[in-house]
Amino acid sequence: MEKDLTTEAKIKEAATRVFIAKGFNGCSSREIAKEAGMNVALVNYHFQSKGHLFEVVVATVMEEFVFSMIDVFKSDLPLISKTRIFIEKEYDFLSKHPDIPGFIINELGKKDKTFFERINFIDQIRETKIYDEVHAAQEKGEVRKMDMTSIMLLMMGNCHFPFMAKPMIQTIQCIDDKTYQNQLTLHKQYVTEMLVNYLFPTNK
Amino acid sequence: MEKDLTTEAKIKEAATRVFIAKGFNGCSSREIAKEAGMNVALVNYHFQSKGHLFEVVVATVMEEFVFSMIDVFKSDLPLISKTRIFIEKEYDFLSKHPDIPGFIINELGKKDKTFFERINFIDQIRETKIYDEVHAAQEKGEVRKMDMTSIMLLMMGNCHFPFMAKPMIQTIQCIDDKTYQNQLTLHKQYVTEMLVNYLFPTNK
DNA sequence: CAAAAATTTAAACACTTGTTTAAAATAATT
DNA sequence: AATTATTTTAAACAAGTGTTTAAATTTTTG
Repeated sequence: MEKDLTTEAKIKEAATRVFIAKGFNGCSSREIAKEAGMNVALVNYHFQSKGHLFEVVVATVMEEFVFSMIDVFKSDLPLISKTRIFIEKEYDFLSKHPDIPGFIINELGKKDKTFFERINFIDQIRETKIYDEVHAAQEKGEVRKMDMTSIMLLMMGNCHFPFMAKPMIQTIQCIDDKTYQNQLTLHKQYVTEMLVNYLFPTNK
Repeated sequence: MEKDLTTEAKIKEAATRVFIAKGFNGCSSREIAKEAGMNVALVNYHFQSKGHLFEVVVATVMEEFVFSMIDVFKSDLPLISKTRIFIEKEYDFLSKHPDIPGFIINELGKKDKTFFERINFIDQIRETKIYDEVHAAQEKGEVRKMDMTSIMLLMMGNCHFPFMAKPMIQTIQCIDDKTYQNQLTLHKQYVTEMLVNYLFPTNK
């Protein structure tokens, strides 16, 4: 699996796995070290503390998390296509990293705000000019007039929630992993249709 | 605030607050005892262990959580009204208990499945015959034909996510609590319209 | 190749964890 | 009022926590 990685990279990889699976408080430095196959002291030698290692991990995960979004925002496509591709890419990404949205929302809800602001993904999104583009389209009547917050909630909620709520829904519906995965493929289509219809009322 | 509660009730109340705010691993038995204003040993005297106390708390929270849902499902109203009232009641409940959905989804995602099954809210939902009602309406063409899992994901995702993602959205959008709360009131309207339009295509 | 720097190790540090014990205080019963 | 049962307390327990230390090892440098 992992080949010629540096010690630092190995620790970071292991920490990412463990932190995402168990949360900051749900694991110990020793568990991370063991997962990386090394001594406990190395964790604090390369990263100064468990807390700092966590910040490094979160920053990297967040970057990965917004990377595909940013990519779609920057593309030279009409908003309706961006919407479709955004959903498609989100479901792709989340199929590979289903625990990331829950991890981000949970762990960051408990940390202070300065921690959040140290990770500058806000500017990254704003730099894509997606806000201006949406606003312009709203003025032209192509996009339903609603606050950007609501648009984000609709898009992210319908993309992320199905992955976050997997254990709960699986229990309620008594379905296995395979069935749920298939259901998600269907759901992606529903979500796309629903959101496109609602956000672009003049379309079709 | 709390008046003439029994020791047991005081501990359970304090534990509920602390568990929801910090999670099972994010707090200690001593913190719960302190929050309840009592000795540590009392926690284990009245509840056998931290783990057992947690189970009791989760069971109670879950009950509260599904109570209003169940109530709507059982009511003698057309499905479209049930949908509207469901959303209304969910936003009401979540405004008062914004941390509960995140708590349930997070903490239960980490526990084993037997733990989940010990809380029998699944049967409670099934007993309302809501599944049969939806299925019948689908046969009559009143409700869009899609799996119950997707309907649940759409309903819950659009109700719960805005509360779960509050810290994240607030940071991205740079808005305070009051503004976010107002935004949620607006968002509820959008969600209602979007879901009703999508789930009941023949309507209007 | 020898000296210096960087890395890795095992052991210990002080502290917190969940839980238990046995004595003290309170309440209930006879 | 005396005895029993219940509740509460402070103290202790072993195990685990994040972190540090100082020695051993490896790598880099001159």
